[in-house]
Amino acid sequence: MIKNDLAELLEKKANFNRTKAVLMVETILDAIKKALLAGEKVEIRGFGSFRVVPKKSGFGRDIRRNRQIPISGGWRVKFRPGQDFKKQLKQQSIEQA
Amino acid sequence: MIKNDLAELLEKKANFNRTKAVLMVETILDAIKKALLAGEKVEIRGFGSFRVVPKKSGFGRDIRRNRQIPISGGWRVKFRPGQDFKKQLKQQSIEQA
DNA sequence: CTCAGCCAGGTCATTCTTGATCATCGCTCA
DNA sequence: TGAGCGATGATCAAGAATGACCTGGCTGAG
Repeated sequence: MIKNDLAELLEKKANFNRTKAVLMVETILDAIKKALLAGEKVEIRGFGSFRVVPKKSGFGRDIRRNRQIPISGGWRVKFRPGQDFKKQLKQQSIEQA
Repeated sequence: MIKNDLAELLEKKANFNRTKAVLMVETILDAIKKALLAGEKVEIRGFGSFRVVPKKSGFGRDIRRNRQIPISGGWRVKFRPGQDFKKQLKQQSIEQA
């Protein structure tokens, strides 16, 4: 699924032009992005929650050079699916196991 | 940031009632959720991508009973921030380090 | 107000992380 | 719509970190 698919959904839900629908999608995603960049936690019941956690991880490795690479540090964005979401994911596993 | 915050954003972007704006947010998030449940990958350029990967994890542990608990397995939802997103996250780390 | 989500805590396996590169595909300009 | 552009994915390696299990209470979303 890509941005256009989401835009199509909005077209069906409301009377938007494709252009405007895309704008809506971008608005929401950008808003979420900005909130996360602000260090805020984004929590939507029934969907999931995004959390920004400090990256404590230490080392990576460059295979070709066979050298260790210090991880610059920064923030990590964790997405955690909601209860309902997780429940449905388990059903998926049953179907596709 | 919660659902209402996103709704406010949409109110400012278009001429929605709060109710309708909330519906838009839910529509998009639900669409993403459904796509993921369908096993689809959601990839939005400039934002990030969601991918559903099979969970191979094996054991958890109940501290109180001190017993091992077999993890049922299932699917895991991975969110990966886009390049731009990650770049900005690094700047955040500089500011808050 | 009500119910979902988070936290903590222990432990261990899975996973993520970095980096570089090619091929692919999302996205945008015409 | 079509073609081109630039971002994204997979990978290899190794080590460090997190997730998942449960429970119960508190906080916060709705």
